[in-house]
Amino acid sequence: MTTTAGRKRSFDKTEALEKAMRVFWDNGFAGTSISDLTEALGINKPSLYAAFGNKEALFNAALAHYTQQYGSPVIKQLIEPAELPLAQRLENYLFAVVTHNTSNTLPKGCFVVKTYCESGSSSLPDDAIAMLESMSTDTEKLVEEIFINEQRKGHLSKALTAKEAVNYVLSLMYGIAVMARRGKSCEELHQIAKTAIEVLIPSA
Amino acid sequence: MTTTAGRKRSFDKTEALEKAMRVFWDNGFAGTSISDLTEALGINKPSLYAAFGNKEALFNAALAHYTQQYGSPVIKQLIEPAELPLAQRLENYLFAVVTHNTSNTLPKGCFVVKTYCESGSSSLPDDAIAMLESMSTDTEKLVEEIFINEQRKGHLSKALTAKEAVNYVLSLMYGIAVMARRGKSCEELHQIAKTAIEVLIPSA
DNA sequence: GACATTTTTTACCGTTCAGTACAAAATGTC
DNA sequence: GACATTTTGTACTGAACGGTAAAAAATGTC
Repeated sequence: MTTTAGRKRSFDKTEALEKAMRVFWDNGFAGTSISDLTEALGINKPSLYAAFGNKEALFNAALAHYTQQYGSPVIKQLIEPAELPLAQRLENYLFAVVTHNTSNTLPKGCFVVKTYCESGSSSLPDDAIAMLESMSTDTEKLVEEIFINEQRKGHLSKALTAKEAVNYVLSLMYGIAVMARRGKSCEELHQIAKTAIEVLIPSA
Repeated sequence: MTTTAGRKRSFDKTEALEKAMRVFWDNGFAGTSISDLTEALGINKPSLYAAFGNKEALFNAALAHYTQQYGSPVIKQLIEPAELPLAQRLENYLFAVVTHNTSNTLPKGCFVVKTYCESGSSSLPDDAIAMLESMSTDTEKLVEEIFINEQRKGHLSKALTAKEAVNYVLSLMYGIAVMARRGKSCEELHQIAKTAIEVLIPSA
């Protein structure tokens, strides 16, 4: 690809996407206006539309950016390092969830949970909901496979099925996100995570 | 109070409030327009404004109606009947949460959780957030007292403090609400509740 | 430097927003 | 039935909404 002529974009597209993500995360899709976005991004409306399409497309891009930038590293804690026992990885994972949800440099809570709560709304684009759902089911399947494996090895309580364990962990994560949104402290949420893990691991 | 003159209101105010609550519950505060409301309520704008003030006031009223009509009966399961063991009341409570969150005649999930997730938004009225927070802390204190009492009697695990147990149950409830919003089945959520209780009760 | 190309700026479009003025209709009081 | 009172229906307000047309400014190619 050779360089083409034309005026250069005066802003960094990825930085702009990060800023847009935070605005949507704070205010939701319906609660965010184009003016809110152009103000936060420091650009004009035609620049925003040229770079991202429209409000729906920008929201979808922000959601994808979120999962890639913030969601994936958290999930990874459940998988790696593979040599760690499941109990330790579970703790790392839930602690990473807590840390992410109570960050001082990001909006409180979880953008995905926030968007799930906004779903059902007539205003939220269908694309976003579909993306959300496919990402979630992918994660669920991944975690379920891990749990099935660990259960075979006796590292996961057999009092429940792998799928039930997934649902339990998932709802814990969602609950922590809402608690964080309510302003609960990092320490309080850590304790919730610790309490939750005790159900799953036989030894502890 | 004597009867006064004047044309009679053509709609039932409580029924209208119930309908408004459902619209807000579905679409959120920012996602609901006055036209959405007048359409759902089958009344005109001046009638709506005369009866409820404005959009913010109607939202606050809807939230109060929700907690009184739907929230309180669920919480009550944790307190009554007092002769039931805590384990049983906890199960009744969490099952009531699940049933409420998956009702076929109401929007999925929990209106309070939905509103918490919308909080932080610039559009959501401060009054609503304050009401939400005072209601929540009241409930928390109530449940904490119950837990302290039960813990003394040995009916609650001493592996955690009463406050920690409250936070755990609360986040479970929130998590179930988000799962319900995602469309998870009543049965799946029941299983989550069962799993969660096992941490709290020593005998089980 | 002429030219094609892209972004920026300004100004604007039609629509929808929350909220209201005003008159007609309906009710109870006397 | 005259009158005060309340609700209703219609029509409207200014502001904000999402989105865009068009020209100016900036860049690379030749």
